[in-house]
Amino acid sequence: MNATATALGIREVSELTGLTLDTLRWYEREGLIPLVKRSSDGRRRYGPAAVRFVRLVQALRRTGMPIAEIRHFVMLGPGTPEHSAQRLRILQEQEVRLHRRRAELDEDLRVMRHKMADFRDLMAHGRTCEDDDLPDDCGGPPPER
Amino acid sequence: MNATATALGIREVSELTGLTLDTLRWYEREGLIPLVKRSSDGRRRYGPAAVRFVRLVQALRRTGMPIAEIRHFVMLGPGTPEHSAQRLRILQEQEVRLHRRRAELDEDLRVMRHKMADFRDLMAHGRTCEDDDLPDDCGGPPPER
DNA sequence: GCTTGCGGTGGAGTGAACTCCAGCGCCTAG
DNA sequence: CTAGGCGCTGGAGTTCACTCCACCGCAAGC
Repeated sequence: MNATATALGIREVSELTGLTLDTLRWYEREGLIPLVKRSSDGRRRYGPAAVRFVRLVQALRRTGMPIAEIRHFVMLGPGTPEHSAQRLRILQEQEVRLHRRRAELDEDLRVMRHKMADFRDLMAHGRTCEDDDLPDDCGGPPPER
Repeated sequence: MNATATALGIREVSELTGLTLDTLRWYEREGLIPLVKRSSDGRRRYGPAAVRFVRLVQALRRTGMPIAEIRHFVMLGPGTPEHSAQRLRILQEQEVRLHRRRAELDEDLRVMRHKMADFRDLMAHGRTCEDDDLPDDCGGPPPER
């Protein structure tokens, strides 16, 4: 029942999330992380809710939401039901973006695997680079065009 | 059966990949895309191999490889078997990074879904879990109301 | 006491990746 | 012929998200 017992210092949150101390402080200044309390001597204390909030912000950032939008999301606050509905909508949109990003990632994986197969082939046999029928060369230092 | 038939202009490549005209030109200047030919009047022509190369570069970028590293990769060229081996190694490392990123994405999805559930709950009942009206702690026993 | 370490603040600085632009040429349509 | 459209170039400018810094205070250890 004790807040102090479960509250973390900024360093701990940093280690927990991988965000740097500077970034955590900067996010807070930018209004991305409310809920952070201060100890008597002015140091930040992150309770469970604050830590969860940091993680949410991190999730939004990593899925490509810009700072300004996150701020907007945060500013809506826990106020009215409409605000909650709007926040929910924003998260849903972000989830869509996340799925798109994952699809991209899968496509990128496909492309990279294809290229890797090319290299294996190239190393096994002396086959030309990668083209099926082109007079193109494949990469390499600019031979002075 | 000729390059002209299958070669694309910069605009087409732009539309195909989603990269802007400026970005394509800039990538080329930075040495990320060799293989691009020029038509008689100096315009860029992207043959199939060049287009594939653009896609590869895009895959590397999207999976977080910085420009400088991509350039290094490209500069290795199709030369010796060791170079091919090194290129292959780089791609393998990038594949690892891609998988890590995807794991992050999945974690982010989990976090966002959790938060969305909170909002739905908040809208259904008046129960708030994550916001600043709470003294702290919401991980423990649900506050009956 | 002093010093060491962690943390806080405001503001300046950085690096990466584009993005924009002025001025030019080529080609085609009218 | 002129006008419009696309593309080229080199270089400057912008954006974003941090990151660094100097300087301050508190608290503990020696």
